[in-house]
Amino acid sequence: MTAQRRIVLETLVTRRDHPTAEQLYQSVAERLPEVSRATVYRSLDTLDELGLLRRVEHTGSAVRFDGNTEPHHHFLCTQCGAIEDLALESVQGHDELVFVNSDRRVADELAILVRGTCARCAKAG
Amino acid sequence: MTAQRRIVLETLVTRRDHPTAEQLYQSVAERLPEVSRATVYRSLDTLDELGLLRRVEHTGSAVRFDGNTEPHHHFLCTQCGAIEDLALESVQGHDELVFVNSDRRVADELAILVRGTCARCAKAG
DNA sequence: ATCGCTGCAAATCTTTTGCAGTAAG
DNA sequence: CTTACTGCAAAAGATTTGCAGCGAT
Repeated sequence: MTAQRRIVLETLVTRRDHPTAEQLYQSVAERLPEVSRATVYRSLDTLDELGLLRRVEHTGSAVRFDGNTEPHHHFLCTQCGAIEDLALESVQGHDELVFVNSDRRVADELAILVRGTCARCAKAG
Repeated sequence: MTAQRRIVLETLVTRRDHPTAEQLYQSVAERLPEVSRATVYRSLDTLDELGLLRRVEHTGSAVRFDGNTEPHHHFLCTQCGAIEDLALESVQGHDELVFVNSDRRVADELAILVRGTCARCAKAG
């Protein structure tokens, strides 16, 4: 765990907006001016393999990162692209979901993504 | 609905492997040798707006497209990246999910993504 | 001396855009 | 004629990689 990796992780955990690698690079560069994008990308890979962060499932140009390692779901605002964490209780019945497999597939995880309009956009629109 | 758009859509609907724009371009080019990538990308945008296809939520480099407009969920193989459609019944309890909103968010859709190992990879590994 | 990690720069991959030509109403 | 759509080429955006140097075993 080098200084670079530690600061990338600290920066990510502090933020709750699921930033892109580029946004993290900008934040990290404030504390570590010499850091390179390559290092941020490589750190994110390493931290992901260690299970210290998650890549958030979504469709868009840049991957979004999440420093919250507790089990939770996600809300994606289709207006502004914001991603918000959802506590498990926010999706009632999620713990009774059962994957019925007709094939030989092995299921490791059921992820729930709620798409809609975030509070800020709902107020604005 | 031009020939290009029709063939892009037909090609997508025929395939069940949730191809990328590049893969679709390759397939479309077999029937329409003059077609350009730009046209494929623009056709996919248009067809998406018309609700004739879906972009599949996932984390990866290239966006994956789905010509199945029936409601369904997805299975993502974390080994090989394959995406498979899941009939609604494959996820028992999905119809009893309730989004409990503590904020002013508006939820439009709950998507379920099952991550795991596909039959082919399970057999191989 | 070795090994892993870094910064830099270049390369690669994916997607978007400006532009001019063409087809259809 | 006007408008929408296309192909081409270039641009833009996101991510990865080759390489040389450095720091800690």
